[in-house]
Amino acid sequence: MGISGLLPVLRNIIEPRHVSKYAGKKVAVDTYSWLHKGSYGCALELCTGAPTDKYVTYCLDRVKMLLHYKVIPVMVFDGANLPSKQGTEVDRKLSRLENRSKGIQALRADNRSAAIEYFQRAVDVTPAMAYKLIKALRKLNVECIVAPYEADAQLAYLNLQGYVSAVISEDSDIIAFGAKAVLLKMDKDGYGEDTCPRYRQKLLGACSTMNLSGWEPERFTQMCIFAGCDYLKSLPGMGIKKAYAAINNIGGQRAPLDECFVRAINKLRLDGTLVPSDYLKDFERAYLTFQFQRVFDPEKQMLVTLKPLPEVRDTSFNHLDIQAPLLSSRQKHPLAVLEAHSLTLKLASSRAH
DNA sequence: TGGTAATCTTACAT
DNA sequence: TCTCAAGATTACCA
Repeated sequence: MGISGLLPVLRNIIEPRHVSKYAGKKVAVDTYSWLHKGSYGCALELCTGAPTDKYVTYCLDRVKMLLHYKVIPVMVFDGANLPSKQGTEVDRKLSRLENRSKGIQALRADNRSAAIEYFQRAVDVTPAMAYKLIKALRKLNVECIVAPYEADAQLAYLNLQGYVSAVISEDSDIIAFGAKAVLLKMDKDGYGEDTCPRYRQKLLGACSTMNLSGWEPERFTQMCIFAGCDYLKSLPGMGIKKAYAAINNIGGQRAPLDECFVRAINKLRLDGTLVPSDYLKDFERAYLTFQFQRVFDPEKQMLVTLKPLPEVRDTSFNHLDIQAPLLSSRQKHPLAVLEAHSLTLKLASSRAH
């Protein structure tokens, strides 16, 4: 889903770019999107259980294209699901099952083209498929990294640490996570859209309605959450523009739930926006997920957080005792919030290797 | 009219 | 043992 309305707003500052710009450098790939695209060409086989490796071939062709241009791919895979996202996945799973059974019916009625159409709506990328690709990639000596949780956070970390020069992705979430150089919508020939050229600075001149000059990255992330993201549905009537306006009126504080932020929420409520009672708590959890999600550091060979954790005594979090009862005094450390909603690290760790 | 919400089309590859 | 759709177009609302 990504961030609602973000890419159209950024369109003015996105430039066409060929991947050969990164020749001689490492580039991280959001592999799921490639697997997903590659699945469409073999939807019938995947849904009927017939053997196929077309999706592997699809991904390998793209990897070979990168290698042709001397770009060194680092293939990143999703790991465990974040429990906070499980709500929507149930609906999607039901929809896929429904389309699959319709496809089987069409197949029995000898309507092959209709069956394929249904199956294309039913295809699902499974960990088994990802593993099959990983084995093929290892034969080519291509580096693979399985994220503890979401690939987006992992990709952003690799980019922020300088482990890779850019990220190839289809998802605007990667920008909210803070990645510095992103090549969006790259086609099979290596052409894509680059958000690298100092998008925050250029945005101020490119778009008269949104001026992000002087914005801390944290505030940009907050705007993205406000506009509606995978972790938190936006308030009714709230889109990217109103999110910008709401955040822009807040002072330059870094903390998600400082007094200024709470005041902005209260103002929205006074203006007639329906703000659920636990919106602040949910907003904070979304913010912490963007900032401190667990990722794997390939150099240290250990799990770390995307951004360094603030000190427990950081005064910017002190107000949480009052504004967000979610945090008990024993759980004041931001990470405690995430851990409470996460699967066991044991699982994440075993998947990272 | 601007902005948001809902709906439709494409994706792959031959 | 089986992971995420996204962009463009149109419709609706204050």
